[in-house]
Amino acid sequence: MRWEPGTKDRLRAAALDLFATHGYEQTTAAEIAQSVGLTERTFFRHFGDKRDVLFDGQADYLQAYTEGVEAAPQDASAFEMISSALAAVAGRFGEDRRPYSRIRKQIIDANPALAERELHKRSEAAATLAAALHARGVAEPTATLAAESGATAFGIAFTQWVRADETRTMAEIIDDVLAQLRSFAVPRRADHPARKLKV
Amino acid sequence: MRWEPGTKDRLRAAALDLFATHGYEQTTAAEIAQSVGLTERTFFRHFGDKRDVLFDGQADYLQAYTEGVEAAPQDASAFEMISSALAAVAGRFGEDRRPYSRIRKQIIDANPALAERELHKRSEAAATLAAALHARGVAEPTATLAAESGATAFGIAFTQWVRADETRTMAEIIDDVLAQLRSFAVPRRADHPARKLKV
DNA sequence: GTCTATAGTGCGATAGAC
DNA sequence: GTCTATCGCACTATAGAC
Repeated sequence: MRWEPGTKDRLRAAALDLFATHGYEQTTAAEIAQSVGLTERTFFRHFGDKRDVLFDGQADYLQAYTEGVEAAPQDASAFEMISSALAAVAGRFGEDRRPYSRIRKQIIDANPALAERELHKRSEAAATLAAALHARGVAEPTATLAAESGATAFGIAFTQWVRADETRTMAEIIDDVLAQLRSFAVPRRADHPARKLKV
Repeated sequence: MRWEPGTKDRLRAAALDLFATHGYEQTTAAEIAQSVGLTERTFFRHFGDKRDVLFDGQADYLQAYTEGVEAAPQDASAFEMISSALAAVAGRFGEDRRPYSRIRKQIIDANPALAERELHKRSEAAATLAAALHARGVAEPTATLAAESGATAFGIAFTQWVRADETRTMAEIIDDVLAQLRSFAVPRRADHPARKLKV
Protein backbone atom coordinates (compact mmCIF):
# COMPACT_ATOMS: atom_id res chain seq x y z
CA MET A 1 0.00 0.00 0.00
CA ARG A 2 1.07 3.50 -0.74
CA TRP A 3 -0.02 4.76 2.67
CA GLU A 4 0.63 3.23 6.04
CA PRO A 5 -2.49 1.75 7.62
CA GLY A 6 -3.67 2.95 10.98
CA THR A 7 -3.23 6.62 10.21
CA LYS A 8 -5.91 7.55 12.72
CA ASP A 9 -4.26 5.57 15.50
CA ARG A 10 -0.90 7.15 14.80
CA LEU A 11 -2.43 10.61 14.88
CA ARG A 12 -4.17 9.79 18.16
CA ALA A 13 -1.00 8.50 19.78
CA ALA A 14 1.05 11.46 18.57
CA ALA A 15 -1.57 13.90 19.81
CA LEU A 16 -1.70 12.35 23.27
CA ASP A 17 2.06 12.50 23.49
CA LEU A 18 2.31 16.13 22.36
CA PHE A 19 -0.60 17.25 24.53
CA ALA A 20 0.98 15.60 27.56
CA THR A 21 4.39 17.17 27.01
CA HIS A 22 3.59 20.62 25.60
CA GLY A 23 -0.04 21.13 26.58
CA TYR A 24 -3.20 21.04 24.50
CA GLU A 25 -3.37 24.67 23.44
CA GLN A 26 0.34 24.88 22.76
CA THR A 27 0.08 22.00 20.30
CA THR A 28 -1.25 22.84 16.84
CA ALA A 29 -3.04 20.43 14.57
CA ALA A 30 -0.25 20.96 12.06
CA GLU A 31 2.37 19.82 14.58
CA ILE A 32 0.49 16.64 15.34
CA ALA A 33 0.15 15.85 11.65
CA GLN A 34 3.77 16.66 10.87
CA SER A 35 5.01 14.49 13.72
CA VAL A 36 3.64 11.47 11.86
CA GLY A 37 4.52 12.71 8.39
CA LEU A 38 1.14 14.10 7.35
CA THR A 39 -0.29 17.53 6.70
CA GLU A 40 -2.72 19.58 8.75
CA ARG A 41 -5.40 19.11 6.10
CA THR A 42 -5.24 15.34 6.54
CA PHE A 43 -5.61 15.70 10.29
CA PHE A 44 -8.89 17.51 9.77
CA ARG A 45 -10.09 14.90 7.36
CA HIS A 46 -9.80 12.28 10.11
CA PHE A 47 -11.07 14.41 12.97
CA GLY A 48 -13.85 16.93 12.68
CA ASP A 49 -12.05 19.22 15.07
CA LYS A 50 -8.89 19.26 17.13
CA ARG A 51 -10.56 17.92 20.28
CA ASP A 52 -11.92 14.92 18.44
CA VAL A 53 -8.51 13.31 18.42
CA LEU A 54 -9.01 12.56 22.13
CA PHE A 55 -12.68 11.58 21.94
CA ASP A 56 -13.46 9.28 19.07
CA GLY A 57 -12.93 5.82 20.49
CA GLN A 58 -16.32 5.50 22.09
CA ALA A 59 -18.90 4.07 19.69
CA ASP A 60 -18.21 0.56 20.95
CA TYR A 61 -18.56 1.45 24.57
CA LEU A 62 -21.90 3.09 23.95
CA GLN A 63 -22.93 -0.27 22.57
CA ALA A 64 -21.79 -1.91 25.81
CA TYR A 65 -24.25 0.29 27.69
CA THR A 66 -27.09 -0.88 25.49
CA GLU A 67 -26.11 -4.52 25.79
CA GLY A 68 -25.84 -4.17 29.55
CA VAL A 69 -29.39 -2.90 29.77
CA GLU A 70 -30.60 -5.70 27.51
CA ALA A 71 -28.83 -8.25 29.67
CA ALA A 72 -30.77 -7.33 32.83
CA PRO A 73 -33.40 -9.82 34.04
CA GLN A 74 -36.92 -9.53 32.68
CA ASP A 75 -38.45 -8.12 35.85
CA ALA A 76 -35.55 -5.76 36.55
CA SER A 77 -36.26 -2.24 37.81
CA ALA A 78 -34.80 0.78 36.04
CA PHE A 79 -32.15 0.96 38.72
CA GLU A 80 -31.19 -2.66 38.15
CA MET A 81 -30.98 -2.11 34.40
CA ILE A 82 -28.61 0.80 34.97
CA SER A 83 -26.59 -1.30 37.36
CA SER A 84 -26.32 -4.02 34.74
CA ALA A 85 -25.25 -1.51 32.09
CA LEU A 86 -22.53 -0.04 34.26
CA ALA A 87 -21.26 -3.50 35.12
CA ALA A 88 -21.01 -4.25 31.40
CA VAL A 89 -19.05 -1.07 30.73
CA ALA A 90 -16.82 -1.55 33.77
CA GLY A 91 -15.45 -4.65 32.08
CA ARG A 92 -13.92 -2.40 29.42
CA PHE A 93 -11.82 -0.54 31.96
CA GLY A 94 -9.19 -3.11 32.76
CA GLU A 95 -5.96 -2.59 34.64
CA ASP A 96 -4.01 -2.15 31.42
CA ARG A 97 -6.03 0.93 30.50
CA ARG A 98 -5.58 2.69 33.82
CA PRO A 99 -2.23 4.41 33.12
CA TYR A 100 -3.43 5.67 29.73
CA SER A 101 -6.68 6.88 31.29
CA ARG A 102 -4.74 8.80 33.92
CA ILE A 103 -2.72 10.70 31.34
CA ARG A 104 -5.78 11.39 29.22
CA LYS A 105 -7.74 12.66 32.20
CA GLN A 106 -4.95 15.00 33.24
CA ILE A 107 -4.92 16.53 29.78
CA ILE A 108 -8.68 16.94 29.72
CA ASP A 109 -8.91 18.40 33.21
CA ALA A 110 -6.27 20.97 32.36
CA ASN A 111 -8.32 22.46 29.52
CA PRO A 112 -11.88 23.81 29.72
CA ALA A 113 -12.59 23.18 26.04
CA LEU A 114 -11.72 19.52 26.51
CA ALA A 115 -13.68 19.27 29.73
CA GLU A 116 -16.74 20.49 27.85
CA ARG A 117 -16.30 17.83 25.23
CA GLU A 118 -15.99 15.21 27.95
CA LEU A 119 -19.29 16.37 29.39
CA HIS A 120 -20.83 16.13 25.96
CA LYS A 121 -19.64 12.55 25.67
CA ARG A 122 -21.22 11.78 29.02
CA SER A 123 -24.51 13.18 27.83
CA GLU A 124 -24.31 10.96 24.75
CA ALA A 125 -23.86 8.02 27.06
CA ALA A 126 -26.93 9.12 29.01
CA ALA A 127 -28.95 9.41 25.81
CA THR A 128 -27.89 5.92 24.79
CA LEU A 129 -28.87 4.55 28.20
CA ALA A 130 -32.22 6.33 28.05
CA ALA A 131 -32.96 4.84 24.64
CA ALA A 132 -32.12 1.36 25.93
CA LEU A 133 -34.43 1.87 28.92
CA HIS A 134 -37.24 3.05 26.63
CA ALA A 135 -36.80 -0.13 24.62
CA ARG A 136 -37.40 -2.09 27.81
CA GLY A 137 -40.56 -0.19 28.62
CA VAL A 138 -39.29 2.34 31.15
CA ALA A 139 -41.40 5.50 30.90
CA GLU A 140 -40.40 9.15 31.06
CA PRO A 141 -39.22 10.96 33.01
CA THR A 142 -37.87 7.97 34.91
CA ALA A 143 -35.86 6.75 31.94
CA THR A 144 -33.98 10.02 31.50
CA LEU A 145 -33.49 10.42 35.22
CA ALA A 146 -32.17 6.90 35.56
CA ALA A 147 -29.94 7.28 32.52
CA GLU A 148 -28.47 10.57 33.72
CA SER A 149 -27.93 9.15 37.19
CA GLY A 150 -26.17 6.18 35.67
CA ALA A 151 -23.91 8.37 33.56
CA THR A 152 -23.15 10.51 36.60
CA ALA A 153 -22.36 7.46 38.72
CA PHE A 154 -20.02 6.24 36.03
CA GLY A 155 -18.28 9.61 35.88
CA ILE A 156 -17.77 9.69 39.64
CA ALA A 157 -16.50 6.13 39.62
CA PHE A 158 -14.13 6.87 36.75
CA THR A 159 -12.68 9.90 38.54
CA GLN A 160 -12.06 7.72 41.55
CA TRP A 161 -10.59 4.92 39.44
CA VAL A 162 -7.84 7.12 38.02
CA ARG A 163 -6.79 8.58 41.37
CA ALA A 164 -3.15 7.93 42.08
CA ASP A 165 -3.80 5.93 45.26
CA GLU A 166 -6.77 3.94 44.01
CA THR A 167 -6.32 0.18 43.61
CA ARG A 168 -9.90 -1.14 43.46
CA THR A 169 -11.23 -2.28 40.11
CA MET A 170 -13.75 -0.19 38.21
CA ALA A 171 -16.48 -2.75 38.94
CA GLU A 172 -15.88 -2.50 42.68
CA ILE A 173 -15.96 1.27 42.63
CA ILE A 174 -19.14 1.36 40.56
CA ASP A 175 -20.89 -0.94 43.00
CA ASP A 176 -19.93 1.39 45.79
CA VAL A 177 -21.13 4.52 44.01
CA LEU A 178 -24.45 2.90 43.12
CA ALA A 179 -24.96 1.92 46.74
CA GLN A 180 -24.34 5.54 47.72
CA LEU A 181 -26.83 6.71 45.13
CA ARG A 182 -29.40 4.44 46.65
CA SER A 183 -28.86 5.56 50.20
CA PHE A 184 -28.79 9.20 49.15
CA ALA A 185 -32.23 9.05 47.60
CA VAL A 186 -33.86 6.80 50.17
CA PRO A 187 -35.58 8.93 52.81
CA ARG A 188 -34.52 8.47 56.38
CA ARG A 189 -37.33 7.11 58.45
CA ALA A 190 -38.59 9.36 61.19
CA ASP A 191 -38.37 6.51 63.71
CA HIS A 192 -34.76 5.78 62.82
CA PRO A 193 -32.88 9.00 63.54
CA ALA A 194 -29.62 7.11 63.64
CA ARG A 195 -27.73 9.36 61.26
CA LYS A 196 -25.97 12.46 62.47
CA LEU A 197 -25.39 15.57 60.39
CA LYS A 198 -23.15 18.22 61.71
CA VAL A 199 -23.91 21.84 60.98
CA MET B 1 -21.51 58.38 31.83
CA ARG B 2 -19.66 58.68 28.56
CA TRP B 3 -21.01 55.54 26.95
CA GLU B 4 -24.51 54.14 26.96
CA PRO B 5 -24.99 51.86 29.91
CA GLY B 6 -26.19 48.34 29.34
CA THR B 7 -23.86 47.64 26.45
CA LYS B 8 -23.70 44.03 27.49
CA ASP B 9 -27.46 43.75 27.59
CA ARG B 10 -27.81 45.28 24.15
CA LEU B 11 -25.22 42.89 22.75
CA ARG B 12 -27.01 39.97 24.36
CA ALA B 13 -30.37 41.00 22.96
CA ALA B 14 -28.95 41.61 19.49
CA ALA B 15 -27.17 38.26 19.53
CA LEU B 16 -30.30 36.37 20.56
CA ASP B 17 -32.23 38.05 17.79
CA LEU B 18 -29.64 37.36 15.11
CA PHE B 19 -29.05 33.80 16.23
CA ALA B 20 -32.78 33.14 16.16
CA THR B 21 -33.29 34.57 12.69
CA HIS B 22 -30.07 33.62 10.85
CA GLY B 23 -28.68 30.81 12.97
CA TYR B 24 -25.76 30.76 15.38
CA GLU B 25 -22.98 29.79 13.00
CA GLN B 26 -24.23 32.09 10.27
CA THR B 27 -23.97 35.07 12.62
CA THR B 28 -20.50 36.53 13.15
CA ALA B 29 -19.38 38.36 16.25
CA ALA B 30 -18.76 41.41 14.05
CA GLU B 31 -22.38 41.42 12.86
CA ILE B 32 -23.71 41.35 16.40
CA ALA B 33 -21.46 44.22 17.40
CA GLN B 34 -22.26 46.31 14.34
CA SER B 35 -25.99 45.84 14.80
CA VAL B 36 -25.73 47.85 18.02
CA GLY B 37 -23.10 50.28 16.74
CA LEU B 38 -20.02 48.67 18.25
CA THR B 39 -16.93 46.97 16.87
CA GLU B 40 -16.03 43.30 16.97
CA ARG B 41 -13.24 44.11 19.38
CA THR B 42 -15.74 45.49 21.87
CA PHE B 43 -17.80 42.34 21.62
CA PHE B 44 -14.82 40.25 22.66
CA ARG B 45 -14.02 42.64 25.46
CA HIS B 46 -17.42 41.91 26.99
CA PHE B 47 -17.58 38.20 26.23
CA GLY B 48 -14.65 35.82 26.42
CA ASP B 49 -15.89 34.00 23.38
CA LYS B 50 -18.82 34.05 21.00
CA ARG B 51 -20.83 31.50 22.96
CA ASP B 52 -20.54 33.50 26.17
CA VAL B 53 -23.08 35.99 24.90
CA LEU B 54 -25.74 33.37 25.63
CA PHE B 55 -24.29 32.12 28.91
CA ASP B 56 -23.17 34.85 31.23
CA GLY B 57 -26.25 35.65 33.31
CA GLN B 58 -25.77 32.97 35.88
CA ALA B 59 -23.50 34.02 38.73
CA ASP B 60 -26.52 35.08 40.74
CA TYR B 61 -28.34 31.88 40.20
CA LEU B 62 -25.37 29.84 41.37
CA GLN B 63 -25.67 31.86 44.54
CA ALA B 64 -29.32 30.88 44.80
CA TYR B 65 -28.25 27.24 44.87
CA THR B 66 -25.92 27.90 47.77
CA GLU B 67 -28.52 29.88 49.67
CA GLY B 68 -31.08 27.15 49.09
CA VAL B 69 -28.79 24.57 50.64
CA GLU B 70 -28.08 26.86 53.58
CA ALA B 71 -31.80 27.41 54.10
CA ALA B 72 -32.54 23.71 54.65
CA PRO B 73 -33.39 22.66 58.22
CA GLN B 74 -30.59 21.69 60.55
CA ASP B 75 -31.31 17.97 60.47
CA ALA B 76 -31.94 17.87 56.73
CA SER B 77 -30.62 14.95 54.67
CA ALA B 78 -28.53 15.57 51.56
CA PHE B 79 -31.61 14.94 49.47
CA GLU B 80 -33.57 17.53 51.42
CA MET B 81 -30.80 20.07 51.00
CA ILE B 82 -30.87 19.53 47.25
CA SER B 83 -34.61 19.83 47.26
CA SER B 84 -34.35 23.13 49.12
CA ALA B 85 -31.73 24.41 46.68
CA LEU B 86 -33.84 23.57 43.63
CA ALA B 87 -36.85 25.22 45.20
CA ALA B 88 -34.80 28.38 45.69
CA VAL B 89 -33.66 28.39 42.08
CA ALA B 90 -37.12 27.58 40.75
CA GLY B 91 -38.26 30.94 42.06
CA ARG B 92 -36.03 32.58 39.49
CA PHE B 93 -37.85 30.99 36.59
CA GLY B 94 -41.06 32.96 36.55
CA GLU B 95 -43.69 33.02 33.86
CA ASP B 96 -42.20 36.14 32.28
CA ARG B 97 -38.98 34.32 31.53
CA ARG B 98 -40.58 31.34 29.84
CA PRO B 99 -40.87 32.75 26.27
CA TYR B 100 -37.27 33.98 26.33
CA SER B 101 -36.11 30.63 27.68
CA ARG B 102 -37.89 28.83 24.88
CA ILE B 103 -36.11 30.83 22.18
CA ARG B 104 -32.78 30.47 23.90
CA LYS B 105 -33.18 26.73 24.27
CA GLN B 106 -34.05 26.33 20.60
CA ILE B 107 -30.87 28.12 19.60
CA ILE B 108 -28.75 26.06 21.95
CA ASP B 109 -30.25 22.73 20.95
CA ALA B 110 -29.61 23.53 17.28
CA ASN B 111 -25.87 23.86 17.79
CA PRO B 112 -23.50 21.27 19.30
CA ALA B 113 -20.95 23.86 20.40
CA LEU B 114 -23.65 25.65 22.37
CA ALA B 115 -25.02 22.43 23.80
CA GLU B 116 -21.56 21.67 25.13
CA ARG B 117 -21.37 25.01 26.84
CA GLU B 118 -24.78 24.42 28.39
CA LEU B 119 -23.53 21.15 29.82
CA HIS B 120 -20.53 22.97 31.21
CA LYS B 121 -22.80 25.41 33.00
CA ARG B 122 -24.71 22.52 34.47
CA SER B 123 -21.50 21.04 35.80
CA GLU B 124 -20.62 24.37 37.36
CA ALA B 125 -23.97 24.32 39.08
CA ALA B 126 -23.24 20.82 40.34
CA ALA B 127 -19.85 21.94 41.66
CA THR B 128 -21.49 24.84 43.48
CA LEU B 129 -24.07 22.52 45.00
CA ALA B 130 -21.38 20.06 46.06
CA ALA B 131 -19.42 22.83 47.79
CA ALA B 132 -22.54 23.93 49.65
CA LEU B 133 -23.20 20.36 50.76
CA HIS B 134 -19.60 20.01 51.97
CA ALA B 135 -20.09 23.14 54.03
CA ARG B 136 -23.02 21.45 55.71
CA GLY B 137 -21.05 18.33 56.53
CA VAL B 138 -22.09 16.00 53.74
CA ALA B 139 -19.23 13.63 52.96
CA GLU B 140 -17.94 12.35 49.62
CA PRO B 141 -18.94 10.70 47.42
CA THR B 142 -22.49 11.44 48.57
CA ALA B 143 -22.05 15.19 48.16
CA THR B 144 -20.99 14.95 44.52
CA LEU B 145 -23.61 12.34 43.75
CA ALA B 146 -26.34 14.43 45.34
CA ALA B 147 -25.14 17.59 43.63
CA GLU B 148 -24.99 15.97 40.21
CA SER B 149 -28.39 14.42 40.72
CA GLY B 150 -29.76 17.80 41.68
CA ALA B 151 -28.30 19.47 38.61
CA THR B 152 -29.67 16.68 36.43
CA ALA B 153 -33.11 16.98 37.99
CA PHE B 154 -33.04 20.68 37.33
CA GLY B 155 -32.06 20.12 33.71
CA ILE B 156 -34.88 17.64 33.16
CA ALA B 157 -37.34 19.97 34.82
CA PHE B 158 -36.16 22.90 32.73
CA THR B 159 -36.54 20.95 29.50
CA GLN B 160 -40.08 20.11 30.52
CA TRP B 161 -40.80 23.70 31.56
CA VAL B 162 -40.04 25.09 28.12
CA ARG B 163 -42.13 22.54 26.23
CA ALA B 164 -44.78 24.20 24.11
CA ASP B 165 -47.69 22.51 25.88
CA GLU B 166 -46.38 22.81 29.44
CA THR B 167 -48.28 25.08 31.82
CA ARG B 168 -47.09 23.98 35.27
CA THR B 169 -44.69 26.22 37.15
CA MET B 170 -41.03 25.33 37.47
CA ALA B 171 -41.52 24.59 41.18
CA GLU B 172 -44.27 22.09 40.46
CA ILE B 173 -42.24 20.33 37.80
CA ILE B 174 -39.18 20.13 40.04
CA ASP B 175 -41.19 18.55 42.83
CA ASP B 176 -42.40 15.96 40.39
CA VAL B 177 -38.94 15.17 39.06
CA LEU B 178 -37.50 14.84 42.56
CA ALA B 179 -40.27 12.43 43.50
CA GLN B 180 -39.39 10.37 40.44
CA LEU B 181 -35.73 10.39 41.42
CA ARG B 182 -36.67 9.03 44.79
CA SER B 183 -38.85 6.24 43.51
CA PHE B 184 -36.27 5.32 40.89
CA ALA B 185 -33.54 4.69 43.43
CA VAL B 186 -35.64 3.07 46.13
CA PRO B 187 -35.51 -0.71 45.78
CA ARG B 188 -38.85 -2.36 45.32
CA ARG B 189 -39.79 -4.60 48.21
CA ALA B 190 -42.75 -6.91 47.94
CA ASP B 191 -43.02 -7.20 51.71
CA HIS B 192 -42.83 -3.48 52.41
CA PRO B 193 -45.59 -1.71 50.53
CA ALA B 194 -45.24 2.00 49.92
CA ARG B 195 -45.10 4.07 53.02
CA LYS B 196 -45.49 7.77 53.35
CA LEU B 197 -42.29 9.62 52.63
CA LYS B 198 -41.20 12.57 54.65
CA VAL B 199 -39.58 15.24 52.53
C1' DG C 1 -7.47 49.48 17.80
C1' DT C 2 -4.34 46.80 14.81
C1' DC C 3 -1.93 42.80 13.77
C1' DT C 4 -1.37 37.93 13.71
C1' DA C 5 -1.70 32.90 14.72
C1' DT C 6 -4.66 29.08 14.62
C1' DA C 7 -8.92 26.44 13.70
C1' DG C 8 -11.47 24.83 10.30
C1' DT C 9 -13.53 24.64 5.20
C1' DG C 10 -13.71 24.14 0.04
C1' DC C 11 -11.85 22.59 -4.01
C1' DG C 12 -8.76 20.95 -7.42
C1' DA C 13 -4.63 17.99 -8.25
C1' DT C 14 -2.05 13.75 -7.57
C1' DA C 15 -0.80 9.16 -6.90
C1' DG C 16 -1.30 4.62 -5.93
C1' DA C 17 -4.99 0.46 -5.36
C1' DC C 18 -8.40 -2.11 -7.65
C1' DG D 1 -11.09 3.63 -16.02
C1' DT D 2 -12.90 4.32 -10.55
C1' DC D 3 -11.98 4.90 -5.74
C1' DT D 4 -9.67 6.79 -1.93
C1' DA D 5 -6.10 8.96 0.83
C1' DT D 6 -3.40 12.65 0.64
C1' DC D 7 -1.56 17.20 -0.60
C1' DG D 8 -1.57 22.15 -1.54
C1' DC D 9 -3.53 26.29 -1.69
C1' DA D 10 -6.80 29.93 -0.78
C1' DC D 11 -9.97 31.46 2.35
C1' DT D 12 -12.85 32.99 6.63
C1' DA D 13 -13.74 33.58 11.59
C1' DT D 14 -12.19 33.29 16.15
C1' DA D 15 -9.44 34.87 19.57
C1' DG D 16 -5.36 36.57 21.65
C1' DA D 17 -1.15 39.50 21.55
C1' DC D 18 0.69 43.78 21.09
